[in-house]
Amino acid sequence: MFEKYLKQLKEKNLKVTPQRLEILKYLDEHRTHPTVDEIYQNLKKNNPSLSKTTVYNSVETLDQYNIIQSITITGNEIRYDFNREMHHHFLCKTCGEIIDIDVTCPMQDNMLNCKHQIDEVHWYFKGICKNCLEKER
Amino acid sequence: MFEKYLKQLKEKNLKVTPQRLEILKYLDEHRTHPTVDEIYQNLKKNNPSLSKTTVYNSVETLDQYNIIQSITITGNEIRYDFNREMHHHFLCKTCGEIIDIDVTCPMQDNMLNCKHQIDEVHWYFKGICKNCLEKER
DNA sequence: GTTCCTGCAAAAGCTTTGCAGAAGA
DNA sequence: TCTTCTGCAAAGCTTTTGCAGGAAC
Repeated sequence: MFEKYLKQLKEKNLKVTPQRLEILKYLDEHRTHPTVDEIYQNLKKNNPSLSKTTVYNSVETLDQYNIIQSITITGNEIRYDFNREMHHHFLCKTCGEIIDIDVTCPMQDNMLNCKHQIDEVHWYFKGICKNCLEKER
Repeated sequence: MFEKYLKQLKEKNLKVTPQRLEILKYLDEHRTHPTVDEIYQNLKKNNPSLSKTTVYNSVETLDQYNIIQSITITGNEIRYDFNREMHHHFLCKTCGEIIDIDVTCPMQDNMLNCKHQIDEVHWYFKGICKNCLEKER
């Protein structure tokens, strides 16, 4: 049940704790880009002693080690996403939902030659999602 | 002196106020992606009665009308940029600086066909900037 | 004159910090 | 045993809200 997450933690030499396993499982099973508070409120149900600080600490570490990724598209909160294949995010300015977008682009020479060491690439798209567009009509 | 900004406001049918003109001028002359507080602290010097709420209100409006753009790369604060020409941003995780990156990519068919109305495209790159890379050596 | 904007004060919300005790390896 | 992690309480910051007065047109 937790083997997959356990393996990811061990690969990065991170200590395996029940809290980290639960957070990873939650993010893996809820691809809704939850905030720290959403993760916390849900995991607290089965583990009342869980602290929000632990959720903050854990997602920060998991993000640093590229097991999950942080999404800052909205600006006033950080959302998290279980990391997987290259995909990007679309924010609907009408309903606020964050939708996954699958789109790739070959890395350009002028970017590779910019001399900075690029570790992460995030693409954010903003606009109106197809559901909200339909409702407008 | 302010003609350029005055024109931008009038084009969008926004009221022309001294505060908005000063904010636009500040962002135009300081391409360092400042936060609301940085804008506020600097403009307050010549206009002590300026309110931070006004800066918040103004940048929100200017962003809505696409006169400036908001940058949410860091997650725990919103930064603003006068430049709306296609360019993107690189966050150095070592020194925290946000650097402009010029890189283009042809829009892909699968993105154009995704049925959502895409109004904005933001690319965020994260890593270590060339200055910090040199210091590491 | 009407509409929109500014500024103040207060509140709300997300995140960080410091530290003692607990748990993992 | 040593190191790292968790959880609590408090504080720190950024942002939002409500509203009265004022400025723009």
